[in-house]
Amino acid sequence: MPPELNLRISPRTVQQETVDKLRLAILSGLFQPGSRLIESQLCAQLGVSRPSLREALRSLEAERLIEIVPNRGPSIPALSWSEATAIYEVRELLEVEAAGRCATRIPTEQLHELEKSLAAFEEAASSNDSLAQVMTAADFYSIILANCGNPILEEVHRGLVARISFFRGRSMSLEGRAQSSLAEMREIFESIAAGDEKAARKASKRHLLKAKAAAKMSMNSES
Amino acid sequence: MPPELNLRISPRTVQQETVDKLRLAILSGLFQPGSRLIESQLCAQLGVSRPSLREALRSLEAERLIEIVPNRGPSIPALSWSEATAIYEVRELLEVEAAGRCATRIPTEQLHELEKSLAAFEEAASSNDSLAQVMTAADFYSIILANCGNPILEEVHRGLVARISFFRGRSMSLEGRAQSSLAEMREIFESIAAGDEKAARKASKRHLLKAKAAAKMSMNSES
DNA sequence: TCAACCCAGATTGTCTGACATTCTTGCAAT
DNA sequence: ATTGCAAGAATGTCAGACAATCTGGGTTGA
Repeated sequence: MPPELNLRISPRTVQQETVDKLRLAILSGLFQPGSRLIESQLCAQLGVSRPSLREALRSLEAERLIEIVPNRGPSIPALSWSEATAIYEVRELLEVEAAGRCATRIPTEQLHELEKSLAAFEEAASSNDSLAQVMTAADFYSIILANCGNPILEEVHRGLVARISFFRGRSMSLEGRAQSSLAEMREIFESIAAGDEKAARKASKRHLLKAKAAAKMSMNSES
Repeated sequence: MPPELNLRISPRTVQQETVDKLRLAILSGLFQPGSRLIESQLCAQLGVSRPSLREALRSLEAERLIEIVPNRGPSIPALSWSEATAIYEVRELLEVEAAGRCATRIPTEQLHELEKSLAAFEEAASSNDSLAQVMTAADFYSIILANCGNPILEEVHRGLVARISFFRGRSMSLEGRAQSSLAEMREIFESIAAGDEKAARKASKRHLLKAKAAAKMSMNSES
């Protein structure tokens, strides 16, 4: 038996469920940026005790999905554009690297998965469900990151993407953004499928720069 | 009064103190990798209640400084070499970028700070206090990361460096490692001082590759 | 009228105590 | 030597409590 295989069964604890539920709620945009979260309300809604909830909130705070100010409690951070820019820049660094590595090492089986997720995004792109678009696009990138050969790269990337989910949702609803996004992602896929590392990096970079520009545009037009 | 200045005074809470104390203890190597932490013991040592301690542990878990397995409780993760390699690779990505950016934008005042921290490391390098060496070297990098113009880059980097503090301590005690580290860091400093972005990237990359090699050597020789 | 002040309610920070569940460990039995 | 079991230890979770702090609205004074 390979020793690195983790056979431990982990019973899901209340705290884990709580974190997952809250994270999902936040990423789905259930809470407005800047809005405060009331412990007692969350306890009632989630059906957990205050200590358990507070542990969950500390986890989310460390993930930067919420902010906790002493004596004011937790709230959803309102990301400024400069912060979002910083995140996009680091994301670019990571994603470009991941796409490049992925091109030379992804197994064919996973390549098929990648193709499937691209198809799923194509389907979502033709609809108007921007949440589905964001989710399927995230799947596409998850597969790339999962096959770049570096789990830390994947982990850090996931954390960063989560923090800009708000912007992703808004920019995806821009007129025509989903379609051009699809074209860019297909380019990335083709490069990876061809095993062309340089092309994969280029395509990935191009995609991210456009996504960033779209996010900025959606921000300026609305805020 | 500049509106972006954060004037909120944050009273230090028990939970924050607890996190800070525990983090410092972990980074100083007070606990053996793989060893388990007992809540009741920590409560007694830190003088805090179990709920407060558990909140602190959740924060540290999210930072990946400890692991918490359900029904087994918290423990110090024993990093495998492959995980450490993955961290070093991402660190390289971030640090090289930061050094490059830093070269073109660091203010002269901060450049002096960088020089001072280099001197501090030089002092530590001539001693045998490997903990001081790790600390002063970390300061040196902190200044670079703080002046790269991207706070997210800094944040992510800090998280990663913390997780390999164990390796850093051990590799720094290798014969001659501190001295060659000093030479490499001086090279980085000179490049940044000259405003030479490309040289800064090269020097930074060289330094990190050597640090990684040293870490690997220290691992093979001992474990 | 408007600003400063102050108070009641709401909310958070923290602790104590409790109990069921699960893990660990040492001993007994096969 | 391996298995099985029981006692003790440790964790997961909750309920309740209370002080410190924040918030919003009304009152007072200029």
